[in-house]
Amino acid sequence: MSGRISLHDVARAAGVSLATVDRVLHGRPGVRARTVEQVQAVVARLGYRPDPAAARLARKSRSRLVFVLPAGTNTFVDMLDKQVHAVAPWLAEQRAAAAVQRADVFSPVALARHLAGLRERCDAAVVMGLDHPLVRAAIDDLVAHGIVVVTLVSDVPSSRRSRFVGIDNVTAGRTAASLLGRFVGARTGPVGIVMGSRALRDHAERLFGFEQVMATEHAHLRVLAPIEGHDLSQRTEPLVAKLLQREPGLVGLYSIGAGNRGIQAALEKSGRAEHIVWVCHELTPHARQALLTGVADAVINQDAGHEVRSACRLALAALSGERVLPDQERIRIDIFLRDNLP
Amino acid sequence: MSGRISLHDVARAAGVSLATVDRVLHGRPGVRARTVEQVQAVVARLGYRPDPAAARLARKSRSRLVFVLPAGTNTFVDMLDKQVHAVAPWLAEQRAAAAVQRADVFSPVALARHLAGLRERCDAAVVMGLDHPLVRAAIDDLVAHGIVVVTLVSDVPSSRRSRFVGIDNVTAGRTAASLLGRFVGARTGPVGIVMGSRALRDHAERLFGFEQVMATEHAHLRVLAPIEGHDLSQRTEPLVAKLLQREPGLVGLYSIGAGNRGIQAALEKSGRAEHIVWVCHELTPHARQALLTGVADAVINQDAGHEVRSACRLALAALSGERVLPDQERIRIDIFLRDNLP
DNA sequence: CTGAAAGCGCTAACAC
DNA sequence: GTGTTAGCGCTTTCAG
Repeated sequence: MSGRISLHDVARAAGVSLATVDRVLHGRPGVRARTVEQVQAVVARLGYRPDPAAARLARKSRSRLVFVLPAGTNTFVDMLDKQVHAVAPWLAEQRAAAAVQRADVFSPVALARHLAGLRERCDAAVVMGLDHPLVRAAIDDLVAHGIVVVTLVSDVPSSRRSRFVGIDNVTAGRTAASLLGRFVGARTGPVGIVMGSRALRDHAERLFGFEQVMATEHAHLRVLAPIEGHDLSQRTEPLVAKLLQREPGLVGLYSIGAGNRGIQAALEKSGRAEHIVWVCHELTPHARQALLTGVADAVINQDAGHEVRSACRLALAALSGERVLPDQERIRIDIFLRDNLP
Repeated sequence: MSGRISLHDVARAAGVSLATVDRVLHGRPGVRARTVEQVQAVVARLGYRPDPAAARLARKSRSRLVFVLPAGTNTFVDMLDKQVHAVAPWLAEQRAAAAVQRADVFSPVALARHLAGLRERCDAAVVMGLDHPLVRAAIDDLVAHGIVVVTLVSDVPSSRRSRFVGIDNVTAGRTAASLLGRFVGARTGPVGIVMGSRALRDHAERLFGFEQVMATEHAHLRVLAPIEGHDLSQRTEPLVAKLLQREPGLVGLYSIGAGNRGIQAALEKSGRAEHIVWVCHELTPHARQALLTGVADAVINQDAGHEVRSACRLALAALSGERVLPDQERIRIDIFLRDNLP
């Protein structure tokens, strides 16, 4: 009986020892090319799948994961940071440990250098950063050194990273436009956009999706050129204040990135918060408050906890050749209104 | 070193053998009451946590899970059914197996009898059914016989079930009202409601949440008395057709349960689909189609895959005393508009 | 009532 | 290059 095929079965069928099969499976050196092929053939033929629990139990060393997150005072990033610490007990059970490092993500040079420093210091890196040739090269270099790289929140698609964990940002932008347009309703007027930077891939993608839907479905609303506030409240507040002054008929505002506290302040000080449909991202405590008071009309969210756990699972799976359930790892776009706050 | 405490450590500290500790941990008979207490004290003092991987590896027998789902032609239920089959490989790795049984969930007597038949035939039952004293008693009886019971989609809160897996249905109803109200915008007129049955707890809760928000936030819209269509398209279609005839000024429609194909047909045949904001539940292929063509304006969804996987994890965790991450098991309310369809 | 001992399927050190 | 072997932490017989 026993539908399951074990390492033992493979070893016997291939006429080699357990250790040799193990070496082949892990791509470790010290096996003749011919033997490698033979073993691989048997593995394929028998449909062997390693038992993750047994592997975990036998493994002595812990896998080291490093999360590289943006430095600075971004509430959402702090939430990610906290979630990394929160999974620690679970990771320990999986013979793994995670550390968080903060790096200047807005500078390609600094980020690339930071990544280079990770070589030999970890088994997997989870990186939230900008899509730039230097960064891409740094990621590819890590991968070439056998380090598993997972991108988080903002992808670097042309790199050799093994996975991306985050929402579909084009769709997120489309969703924002859809809600904003429908909430504005029959009124008409200009719509503003505030973003961190066009260099951030997630922001650029959201912008793209947003403009797409606005143009096709809410063409009567004039979309203004985006304002770039570098995700900092101190910078977004005066910019939005100026925008409000310049556009007295503003009916909607989409904030693509962070710096929402500044935007909220500007809206409130203008006394026009009620008449402007404001859609923003990430359900931070402030965004939640803004939703409750009616200043914000919808918040589009990605669940930091799910993202961190998913990144860990994917990194560990890549390290151990475990199976992943793609459905389970898809990060969904959450829409929050005042009435469905969790 | 070794921060982790093993069974071995507990056994030594308590001055007994591995087997005895194991018996105590699993509440198996054949241990003197005094010994039980001593061991439990040591377990508590040392903060011992069993290693789930090791347990899994050593276990010979498989845990049997049974899903009890409503009989009939409900697309969402079919999706749950499919998902149960989809987790089979994963369950096998966890030394478990799941079977699906369909029962007449609308009849308390039939459902209770069905549940009674599960005794001795499984280790855990995942039940989607109605909240009724008979059903509650049947669940409590299973629990008394050492079977883990998890409720799915619709809860039976006063029973001794170990967990509920599903969305917060009051919040779901509130969300529906919020979207419907905002989408209707400045227009005014009556709003209809179609539900399966008031006896279904999830439906009753959604209705409650919906009426709550409509009354407080969209008081200018008159909410009509709910129509009960027993979740069957054949029954909902004529009922909705009649409603449309009776209420020529209808501006919104909330369908709380299933039977959406009938509702869609009635809306389309009336030629007024464009002017009526329709919000429904569960992203089935038809609902998706309705969203794309604009007949439906929003779909509130619970992810069948997540629910099934969560139910499995919770049932297995309850069986083996494993830790659960509550955040990970919270089923979220998904909002789908045409522009964020996955 | 309690304990000793044989694995579960894999990894990793060490021997050949 | 390849094989042998000793565990990982738990469950489960089978003896006492």
